[in-house]
Amino acid sequence: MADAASVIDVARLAGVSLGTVSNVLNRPQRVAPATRDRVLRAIEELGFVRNEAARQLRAGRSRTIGLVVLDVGNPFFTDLAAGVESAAEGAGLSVILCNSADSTAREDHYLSLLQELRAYGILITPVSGKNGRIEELRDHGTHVVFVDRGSTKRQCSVSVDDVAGGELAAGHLIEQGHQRIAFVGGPLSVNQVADRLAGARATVRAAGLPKGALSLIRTPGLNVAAGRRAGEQIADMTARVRPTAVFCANDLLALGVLQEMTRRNLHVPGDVAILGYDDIDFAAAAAVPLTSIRQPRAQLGQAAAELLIDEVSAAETHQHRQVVFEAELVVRESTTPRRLIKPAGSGEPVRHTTRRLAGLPSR
Amino acid sequence: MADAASVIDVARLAGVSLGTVSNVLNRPQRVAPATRDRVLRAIEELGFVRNEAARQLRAGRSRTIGLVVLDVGNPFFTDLAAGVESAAEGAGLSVILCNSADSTAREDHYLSLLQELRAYGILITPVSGKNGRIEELRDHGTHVVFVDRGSTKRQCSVSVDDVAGGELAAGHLIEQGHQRIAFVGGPLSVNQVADRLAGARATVRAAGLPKGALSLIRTPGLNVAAGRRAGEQIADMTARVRPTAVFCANDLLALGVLQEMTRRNLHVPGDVAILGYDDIDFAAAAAVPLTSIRQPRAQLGQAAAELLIDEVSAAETHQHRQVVFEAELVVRESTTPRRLIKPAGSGEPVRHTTRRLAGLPSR
DNA sequence: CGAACTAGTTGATACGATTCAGGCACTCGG
DNA sequence: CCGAGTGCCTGAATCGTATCAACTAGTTCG
Repeated sequence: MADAASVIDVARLAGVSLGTVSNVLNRPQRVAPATRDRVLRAIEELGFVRNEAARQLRAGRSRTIGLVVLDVGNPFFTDLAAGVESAAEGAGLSVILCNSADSTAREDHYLSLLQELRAYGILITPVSGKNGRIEELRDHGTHVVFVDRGSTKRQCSVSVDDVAGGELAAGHLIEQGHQRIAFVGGPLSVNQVADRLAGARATVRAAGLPKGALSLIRTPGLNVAAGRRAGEQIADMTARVRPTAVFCANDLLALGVLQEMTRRNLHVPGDVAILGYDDIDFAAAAAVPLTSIRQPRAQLGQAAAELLIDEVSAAETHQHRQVVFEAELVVRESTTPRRLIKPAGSGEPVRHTTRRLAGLPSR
Repeated sequence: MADAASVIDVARLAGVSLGTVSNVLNRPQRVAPATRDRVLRAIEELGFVRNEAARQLRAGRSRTIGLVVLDVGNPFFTDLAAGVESAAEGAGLSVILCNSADSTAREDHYLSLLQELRAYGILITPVSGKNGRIEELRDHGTHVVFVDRGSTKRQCSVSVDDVAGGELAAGHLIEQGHQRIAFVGGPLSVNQVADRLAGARATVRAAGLPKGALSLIRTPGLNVAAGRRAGEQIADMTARVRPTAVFCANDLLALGVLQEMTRRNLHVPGDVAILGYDDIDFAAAAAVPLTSIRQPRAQLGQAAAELLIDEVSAAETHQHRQVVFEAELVVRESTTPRRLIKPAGSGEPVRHTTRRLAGLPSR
């Protein structure tokens, strides 16, 4: 196959200069219609395709946003990615999705890669609290927005109030009369986990329940397998000790716990109520539909992308913002007595919305 | 922030020519140790980062593989992506994940984008049987490998024998004594769906069952919501007419059907047995663990990436290959009577492996 | 009629890394 | 002492696009 055609080939065929070809591509209104048509025909005939690498080299910056997430296997992040993508598409940008898989090494690897690509900007859910690489990137002029994680005034971030989410969850369980609640999650070095636990603790305390009312079952990760293992621990307890409700740090854990309860013939929510976090689609699809704390996943991604675009394109007027979304309680059967007859097709659950602390950026 | 340093800046600081800097980066053994150290120190001091766009422009081809899938929300594809990535990483390539979301328009959009990027190559699960754009790309010298879809001799492909998978599924259900089986899936324009149905049909016929033994419940898509709707139809039937087993075209559909069965108090597998396809992690994690047809997702991705790399790097000796993997039946409780006591922690199901038709490429 | 404008077009230049023919200094065998 | 060989380094040329000062040919206006 012949090498791809370049603007020069197009210019030659159309009998114009290469500057004119470039104008046809980028400012068509500046070119006389007759010339423009001639150039377009030449492009068609040669099958000319712009070389993005050359554009980027010239522009000094690529038109690709890097999105670095903790776990692509978690639907929460793919939904978030969809939000990022829709905002990016509107601005003519594309998205490259990177999976740090909870590993700082992989995170660093991808950050370097994105830096070499001269990424338009980076959206990242950092693995741990502090990563020097990120500071370094910013010092070198790469724009970084934190996703699903708050930040200081020095940069933009988009997050959900996890402490409030934890309060919402614990509040619901206490309302349902539970006095022995277990929090399942870990590692606690993950901010989201720690915050949700903190919110739950505060609410239990505020409700005047005894100290031991909220126990903690640590997990090594936030996936289904870890949930199953936590479920085994719970099922092994005698009924007198066993928590009557479990609040899981995310839905994957909750699904794991649920599976183990069913396997051991423990009724959900009769013997153990289960409450998850994220409200991924699979939560509603579980055989006992999961009560969960919904995060506005797609909006989170969209808002993050918009902040980044503002930061890059309106560099001078840009003010760093910390957007905080509010979580929402979605009640389903895993925490409420089962209604036996329901109107067919009503997948829609009761929702308890809290006040919103902060909305989307106005535009 | 100052502009990023270039090789020229590094060369100046280290007191060498820019050719030497390039050699340090790409063929370090050709540079005298003392010089090399001096250059490395200069790189360090300036915080020099290679500009990938410039490298690509020079090389005429990028080092990014495009992976275009039908649905990032389906764990089947994220697992497949993980396989692609692991193979790509080994070759120093990165992966950009594109979601065509079953839309030809989006597919075309991403193909154009990847062409502008001068992608190293493209791995794609095509939306429909024929897409002229793909032919066009290949004619323009872009290497394309089909994933999860067979192809003719003219190009490489990696797929799973879906007809055999359908046979495996129907065979298992017939063995369990089922005489009224429903196939849930659609649209039939999707090759995977049509093949699985064809395999099931052939097996039902071969078993000498009456014509109506296999009914067809069409769905508009392959997601959980569509499965729920199919489940409603099934639950609405009288017990005399209702199929005693359902074979779903993928696990998302199966999860939807399962949810609806449970909501309507139909016992799985007592009233209706359910068999899915793909064996995604959520299948094992369902409250009634799903029997499913396992596809070697990660291997599929890995093999596809390896074929692509061979095609590009060994252009002259390369022979197009059509690798076909064999599916595997994974039996769980959704099709078998429940054992009440199981050894704790035994998530491992019984596996019925069929003969392998074809393995991985030898290297 | 000439100055002042406009619309349309030109072509040299820059972006940053890589490559490669060539050059320099030195060693070794004959 | 010469020619060949080797190790190390140089710097001009190149990839394809975008930009912009400069130019041409018309048009308008005083």
